[in-house]
Amino acid sequence: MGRALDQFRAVLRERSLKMSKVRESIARTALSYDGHFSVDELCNVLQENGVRDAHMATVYRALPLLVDAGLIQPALVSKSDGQRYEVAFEREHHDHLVCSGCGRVVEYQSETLEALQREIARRYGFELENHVNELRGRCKECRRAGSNSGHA
Amino acid sequence: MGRALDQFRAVLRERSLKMSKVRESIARTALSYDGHFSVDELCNVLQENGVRDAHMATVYRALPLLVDAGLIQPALVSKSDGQRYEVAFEREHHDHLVCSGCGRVVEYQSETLEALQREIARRYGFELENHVNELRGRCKECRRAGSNSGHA
DNA sequence: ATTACTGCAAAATATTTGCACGTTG
DNA sequence: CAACGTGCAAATATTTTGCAGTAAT
Repeated sequence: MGRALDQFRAVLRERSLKMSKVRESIARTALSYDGHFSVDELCNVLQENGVRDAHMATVYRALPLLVDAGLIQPALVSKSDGQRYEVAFEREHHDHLVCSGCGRVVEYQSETLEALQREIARRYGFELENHVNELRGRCKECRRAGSNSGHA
Repeated sequence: MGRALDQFRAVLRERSLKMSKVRESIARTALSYDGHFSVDELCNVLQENGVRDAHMATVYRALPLLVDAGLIQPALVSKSDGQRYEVAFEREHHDHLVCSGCGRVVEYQSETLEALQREIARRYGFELENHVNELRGRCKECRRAGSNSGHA
């Protein structure tokens, strides 16, 4: 956590921006998440803790900075509502497998997949910067249940 | 084009919905696209042709039907503005490679990648339904130009 | 005839921005 | 103290919805 905040501070300094109480709260709260979160959820948690914390607008302004500092990253594409984020700091890269029945999200890593993606990019003369890879399917339980709504 | 409309009609019949002039215009216009398009762009084209065509709300109502009929599919995740679509009817599946410099979009196909994704899903007990796979990088020209803005 | 479709305007949702005041370096 | 950050409200942008009249089967 300390190292993450240092990294955040470094990015801010680099751009002549300032580290404020509010920004630190936002960073800490974001980093405290285990799974992914929406802007709204993050705001609510901030409210619940010290009521005198971050407005939505402020959070929206801070999130790109946290992303640039590598503390968090955008996640979960197949959600109609707003963008979701997840902690990225000192975490291995991973992609998501989402159950279309119950919504369960499974993270997976595959070096083979990563390598293949780099190879495909290279084949087209691109230098890969990042990628979005989200698999959508039905998990075992939902298939067994057979319903359309999922087992949860 | 005829076959595509037939397929659309079939889906409509299946759900006791009707094929209207407007819906047909929307379908034809969508199918006429070579690359991808936004809802707004599609509406504008409809306007430019027979002015008496599809309102935005109507287009929004029609698009999911076109998707279900397999005529079009959602595309291009890394676009902050609205959802984009592309023709899917009688077209091989493909994914996108997007240049972060100039925005150029390259389509690619990789059976190896498809197979690997199915395999990963299977490993977690999921039956793969679909996936989002978008690679983001810098194309050769943009790297040569060295700028941040792209070569276009 | 019956049921669905369309345009319109208004609502809902998600995100951004201008501004006056407070905080940080 | 100069520059940046914050809350707030208002603006944007995108998509959805209710309704009253029109069109399709």
